[in-house]
This record gives sequence, C-alpha cells and structure tokens, in this order.
Amino acid sequence: MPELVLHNTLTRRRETFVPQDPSHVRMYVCGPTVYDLAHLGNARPVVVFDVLARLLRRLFPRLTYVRNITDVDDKINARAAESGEAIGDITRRTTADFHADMAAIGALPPDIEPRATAHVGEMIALIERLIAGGHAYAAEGHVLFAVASFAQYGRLSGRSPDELLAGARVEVAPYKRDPGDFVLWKPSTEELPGWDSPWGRGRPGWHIECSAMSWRYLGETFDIHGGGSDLLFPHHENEAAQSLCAFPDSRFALTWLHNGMLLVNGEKMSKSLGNFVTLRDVLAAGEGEAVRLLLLKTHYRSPLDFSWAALSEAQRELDRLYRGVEAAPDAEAETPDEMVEALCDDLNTPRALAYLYALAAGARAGNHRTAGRLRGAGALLGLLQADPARRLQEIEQLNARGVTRADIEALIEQRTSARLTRDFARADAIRAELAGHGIVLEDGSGGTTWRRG
RNA sequence: GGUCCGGUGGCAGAGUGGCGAUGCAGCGGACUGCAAAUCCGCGUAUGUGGGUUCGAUUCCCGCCCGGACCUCCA
Repeated sequence: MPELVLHNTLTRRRETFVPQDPSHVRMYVCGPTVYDLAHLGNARPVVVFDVLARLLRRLFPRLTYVRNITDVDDKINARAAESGEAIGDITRRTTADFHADMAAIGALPPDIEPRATAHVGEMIALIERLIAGGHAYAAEGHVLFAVASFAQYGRLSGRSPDELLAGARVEVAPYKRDPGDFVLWKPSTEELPGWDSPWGRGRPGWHIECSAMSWRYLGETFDIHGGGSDLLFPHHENEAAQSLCAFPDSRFALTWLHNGMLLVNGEKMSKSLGNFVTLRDVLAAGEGEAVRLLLLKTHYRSPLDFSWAALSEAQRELDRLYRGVEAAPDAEAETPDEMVEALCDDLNTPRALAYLYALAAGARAGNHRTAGRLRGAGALLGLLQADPARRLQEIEQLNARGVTRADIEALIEQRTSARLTRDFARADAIRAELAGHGIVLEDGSGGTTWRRG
C-alpha cells in the first residue's frame, strides 16, 4: 500500500498522512450555508474531498466523512427578509438543490451530514466550557471569544495578532475587549431565529457550529479538516481556537487541507462580485461528469480559471475517454496501482488523469484488461462509471431538437441504400441533415452508427 | 500596507538538479466514395536579472506580473 502524502496547511509542507487510529480515519469538511444555489466554486471542495474520501476508503478500513449543512446564518435571515419566504423553506429547498447538484457531478454523500440547527445544544456546551476556561466573556447579550487568551491564535493562518490588528478594516464593536475577538453567541430579536441560552434568547456566531459538529461526530481530535482556502482566515483559525481552548488536551484537526479558488477571468468567483456561474447554469451546458472532469484537471491547491471553452474541452475529453470504456463495457474493473500512487501524491489528479488517458488509448486499441483498468481507475476519480449506452439515452433528449431516434434510423437506412447505388450526393445530403440536428454518423465495418456530435 | 501562493508550448496543465509529462486545438499521413472515429507522425514553452553548481525550469536573492487572505465567501 503506497504512502499517502498530503500538504498540511498547518505546517505548510507535505507530510506522510498517519491517522490517529489506522483502523478508522476521521475527516471533516466545511459544507454549504444554505441560502442560495451552489455555484461552481462551491462545487470544487465537494469534488476534491469526494476524491480524497474515495482514496481514503481504499487505503484504510474505515472512514467517517462529515460535511455539515449550516442552516442558521444571517445571510439566510437576510434572504428571508427580502423574499418573504420562511427560513425553514429556504434552507430545506436549498439543501435539496445542493444535494441534487452534487449528485449530478458524481459526488457521493458524506457519511454524516449534520445540520447546525440540530446542534445548538453542543454549541452552548462549548461556549460554557470556553467561559469557564477564561477564553470567552459575555457582554451586552453577546458572548465573545477572547483571542488574547489563546497564545497560539494565528498559528494556522500564519498571522500574528499584530498583523491582524494592522489589517483590521472592520468597525470594532464597543463591547469587544480586543478588536480580534469574535462572536460565539449573539442576541436575537423576536423575528430572528433564536434559542434559549444562559445568555438569553439568541443564535450562534459563524464559527462555533463547525467546532460543535466535528466534536460531536469525530471527537476532540480528528485527522483531516478540509475547506476552501478562503476559509483559512478567519473561519478555520477561529474554529481551531475555540476547539483547542474548549479541549486543552486535544489537537483538534491534525491535517488541514485547503482547495484553491475557482476564478473567472482571473478573479475569484464569488457572490459578492456577481461573477458566479451556478452549477445549474453549467449543467445546462454540459454533462455533470464533464464538470467534474474540468474540476479535476487542475491540482486542488491551485486556482482554477473557469471558462465555457474549458468546459467544452472537458466535454470532448470525456467523450474520448468513454470511447475506451465502450470498447469493452463488460471488462472487469480493476484499480491500477499507478492511479492510487498518483492520488497518494497529494491528490495529484492531473497526473492521475494523464494515466487515465493512457489507459483509454489502450482500451480503444482493443486491450480488454486495460479497459477494465480504465473503468477501475475512473472509479477512484468518480469518473467513467456511467453505462456507455448512456449516450443513446441522452440523444433521446434531442427529440426536442426536431429528430427522434426513429427518424435518425430511417434516414440512416435511406442513406445506406443511396450509398449502395453510389448516390453519394444523396448520402451526403442526409448526413448534412442529421449534422444539423447534432447527430454525427460513423460508417464502420459493421454498418453505420450514430452519436451525439 | 501586511501575510501567503503562483508565473511552463496556441490553450489547459504535471513532473524534474542533467534527453521538458499529458490533454485539447493545429498541421501531415494511414483508413474512408467523402467524412467521422481510430491509429501513426510533427511543431512551438519553463516571466526577468543575478547567485550556487560540472550542469537549474527545478535551489537561493532581487525585480516585474498575476491571484488569494487580512471583511461575508468553498
């Protein structure tokens, strides 16, 4: 079994991954705040950590993968206030949309998907521990974390408290002892969601939910914590501070993994910049699997610049890979060591894909066993698992574009007759007609076949 | 301004102290009535100036450029 090497943000270097308990790996990944449709940037960590989960399941006997749903947040409240839709309806609908979108790009569900609102009790318990330990204080209905009480504050994100202060451009609330102190609990008005607590009716701050849910499902110390690089500060820094102070003997997450940002024209895709493309938009233009391939073509720590041209390129590449699968659909899947090794190299998906292309070429050339290895290698990446005949099903959808399967087959018959009488003008006319409907004909030794172009 | 990351062929994108992967696109060829698909072949790249070294794209320093974070954000 190859050694898994991962780049740990905490140490900023590549490290051999050694789980606390080799018989049970524990991983936590920050999930979505459910107030709006997921965009392509939101999909990247999901796909990246889905590949990691598949790899970990192969390398270790057991994995518990937790990815939360944050369903209490001021952005959700704001959305409800704007639209008039009930908060519960927004979060339920958005969660369902998220599940559907992630399934469309081949991401398996995590083992546990806890919702923040179901863990307010744990959050309150954590906050009480922090107050008892002198790491938090109540002020004007809020409870704040005292960054000065934690000497290691800033270690994860590589900042000193002074630097943070120097860069602070945010207005400092008067009840904060230190500008860097952050909210653990805040008071809610009647209209806002709230829970009874020792500090009155209120709601949790942004970071505490992850500390609560990782603690509940993975314990005080666990192996891997993942998320987007934009979460490194303040979210992960604060999360770590809370958890380490609440459990002074723990180490919280041993390995921190951060994926790079998705860019559009060289700039980060984000809701606030308005340059985002929802997954729905992307899925209307290409297969979910092509989107997945697109996301895996770049190493997870590098930025990835999205373009529609890049998506269609991924679509072309995927089609070609599937031609390898189609060459021997019944071949027994087998996972090549080379694929595992590529992924063990800090999840080097570009290297893994290069190997996949080589397997596809072998499979197209008629090597049956290679076709099985292609299928098995694809499985580790969450690719190439569809029935090759899926193309025909997709073509059925082209009915709306003016041709049915029966039309296509009838035209092919006419064309075959024309070709037999060497009426090539007629044959070419038929091919051109089908091409107009996005159908490409291929004259092979066994007759004429067709596919989506 | 501070911190961090990165600059590789037309595009995308890896690796590596010593012949610079892979894919897409392009070009040539085989095959085809013509195509498509497939196969074979070809071309062009390591931002810039120094340093270390027998040798640097790879290590070190400066510069230029780009991005992220420092504020809600995957």
